[in-house]
This record gives sequence, C-alpha cells and structure tokens, in this order.
Amino acid sequence: MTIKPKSKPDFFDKVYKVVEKIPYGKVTTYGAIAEVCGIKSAARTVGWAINGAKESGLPCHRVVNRNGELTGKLHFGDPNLMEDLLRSEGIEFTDNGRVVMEKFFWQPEL
DNA sequence: TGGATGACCTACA
DNA sequence: CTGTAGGCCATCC
Repeated sequence: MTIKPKSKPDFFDKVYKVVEKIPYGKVTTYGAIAEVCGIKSAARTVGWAINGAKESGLPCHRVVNRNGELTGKLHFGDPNLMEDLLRSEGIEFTDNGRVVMEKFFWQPEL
C-alpha cells in the first residue's frame, strides 16, 4: 500500500461516491468525475483516488479516459479483466479498442 | 514549504 | 499515430 486515504479522504470520498453510482453498462471519465467533484483539472488526482478505490470494491472498470481508452486496465491485475467486464455489461468497443462513449458515456452527478 | 508521484488533459510537431 | 511539453490538483515524506 503506497496510499492511505484514511486521514483526509476529502477528495477521495467524492470520487468513491461517484464511481459507486455508475450504472450498469455505462462508463464515465476521469475528467467528468473531477468536474463533478468541483475540480475539473484534477483528473490525475481522480485516477490516483480510484487507485485506492479498486481495493475498496468499486466498479473502477467503468472509468476510462477522455478518449474512451482503458488506460487503467493494467492496474486491474489482468489487462483483459477490464475489457472483459465492460463487454460483459454490453459495452461495445471500436476498432481502435476504445469504448463507444457516444452510447455508453454516463454523466456522473453527486 | 517543496520535491516526487500519479489509472489525466490539451496542444503542438 | 507517436513523442514532447506544460499544466492542474491532491497526497505523502
């Protein structure tokens, strides 16, 4: 554990809540989460927060980057897990290996 | 207080 | 498409 979000889960708390609200078969982006949290430019910090969220049992596999790419797939332990989970939820991928944001993008809200 | 890290974003060549 | 560069923010030491 290189992180201990136990002292001030200030920012984390919001991220956890948003990620937890992601509906089945939908995906959101780091920037969108950061934006809802009130800090649109803290997309990086969101990813960092989710880094700890993955061990919290959150559907972090529904979080992708602005391009719809599964940037954090490598952090799931298995690179195929993330894509597999999304496909299992009915999410489609393009030839570029990206999620079809146009249809599966979900706008997070508190 | 400041440097280092991080699953990002945007812009440009 | 790839690489480089800057920025933006939270947390840790």
